[in-house]
Amino acid sequence: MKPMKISEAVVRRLPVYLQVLNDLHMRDVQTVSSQELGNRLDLNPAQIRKDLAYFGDFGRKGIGYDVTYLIEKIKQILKLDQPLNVALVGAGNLGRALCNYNMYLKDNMKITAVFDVHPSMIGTSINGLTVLPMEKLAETIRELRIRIGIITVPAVEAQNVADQFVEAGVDGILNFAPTILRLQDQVRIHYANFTTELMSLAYYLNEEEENDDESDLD
Amino acid sequence: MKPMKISEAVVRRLPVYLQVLNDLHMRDVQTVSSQELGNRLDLNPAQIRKDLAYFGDFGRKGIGYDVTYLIEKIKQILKLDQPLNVALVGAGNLGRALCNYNMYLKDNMKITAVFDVHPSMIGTSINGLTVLPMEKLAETIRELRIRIGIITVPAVEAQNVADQFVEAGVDGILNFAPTILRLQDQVRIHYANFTTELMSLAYYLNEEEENDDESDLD
DNA sequence: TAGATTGTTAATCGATTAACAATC
DNA sequence: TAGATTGTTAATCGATTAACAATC
Repeated sequence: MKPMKISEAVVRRLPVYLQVLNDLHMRDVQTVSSQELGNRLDLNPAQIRKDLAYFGDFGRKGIGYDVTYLIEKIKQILKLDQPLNVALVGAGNLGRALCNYNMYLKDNMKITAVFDVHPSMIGTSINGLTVLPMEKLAETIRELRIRIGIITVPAVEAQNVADQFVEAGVDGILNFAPTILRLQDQVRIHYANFTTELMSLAYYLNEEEENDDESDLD
Repeated sequence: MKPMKISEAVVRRLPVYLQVLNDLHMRDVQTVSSQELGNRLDLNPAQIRKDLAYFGDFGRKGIGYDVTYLIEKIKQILKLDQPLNVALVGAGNLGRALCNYNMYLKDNMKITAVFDVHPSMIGTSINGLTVLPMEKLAETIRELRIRIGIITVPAVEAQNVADQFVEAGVDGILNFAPTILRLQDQVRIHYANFTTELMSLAYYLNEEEENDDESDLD
């Protein structure tokens, strides 16, 4: 393995490639070219070839990429060929939705523990998992070798939960709360914020509206 | 207004700035420097100044940025100073979670209509909204001047829902389903995919694991 | 004033795209 | 073979960062 530093942009595209490849696989497509992948994803074929070439020679000149093989390879790169246990704190609406999403996570990723602070929540069952009290967090994370923590609590509690996750030895956090977390650098944080996403989408819409403004008909 | 093209990276950072600024505002902080914002967000201060300067001279030399004023300005840029109506299709777990999230959306963005295909869902109430049948989609979107559609249906139905949204005149889509949509270019699509996010996070975790393996230096 | 900090230009860095030899 | 398509190098494009005059 070359010790090359892969840019974040490349890493973020890999799961998207996987998504399309899984779709092609379902349709019994055997082989796909970078051209075809580029069409589907609105990406430059050269970029796709380059992204993949960082990790190995997965294609065949004159032929393209074998769909099944490439799926396997990308899964290896993302280490989805081994189980990845995930914990979630915050069994509210969003938390429960993500737990039930588990079906999609056939890729060895699995939410294996759910926690909440509210006594009324504790002991209830979500998609086969029993909601545990926060006191059990550290212990459970160690026992189940959980490596990623998902935060679906209100903004004010997010930092506190993140600290507890780090303390318990998690090394990645996916934060759905609208808060910027302050943590040691060695813990990787990804943000998944609905509001942020909508806001940037709104920016583009409203550019269009400026065109409409003049023709005020009623 | 200069007709300058703003890069997507810049636009995506604006809501994040807003998030920090709102937090500072809550804490009664009057003024903030690009330095301070950079600290909080792990961004280069020059980048923040440059981002903001695309849209106007919001700061004061020697002083910094007035928090309240900058919040107002960024909201204007994102056009959050006017109401933005949003529709959601798919009143499952995730859809309901997002509807209830509405509290966070004090920024003039609001889910104002919810739809579902399942007869058992139709007529039920979510956060004050009555779930409507798909037949009502086009009509409702026009009447309420809805500009953004959120998709929270299973993967296989996503393309169909997207087509209906576009047909009804929506000009932006936020897709939570794990599917790449094919639409006309004039409609802007953002993806918010839980699984994709987890996968890219997983990539980085596992790099760390490889580092732990070898404790030898030369 | 003196120190701080912006807005902006110039320098650097990195990512995307084009082009093409290798080869299936 | 002839056409197709990769992997990769070189060219281009764009984004980030450094530096500093302007000025509060």
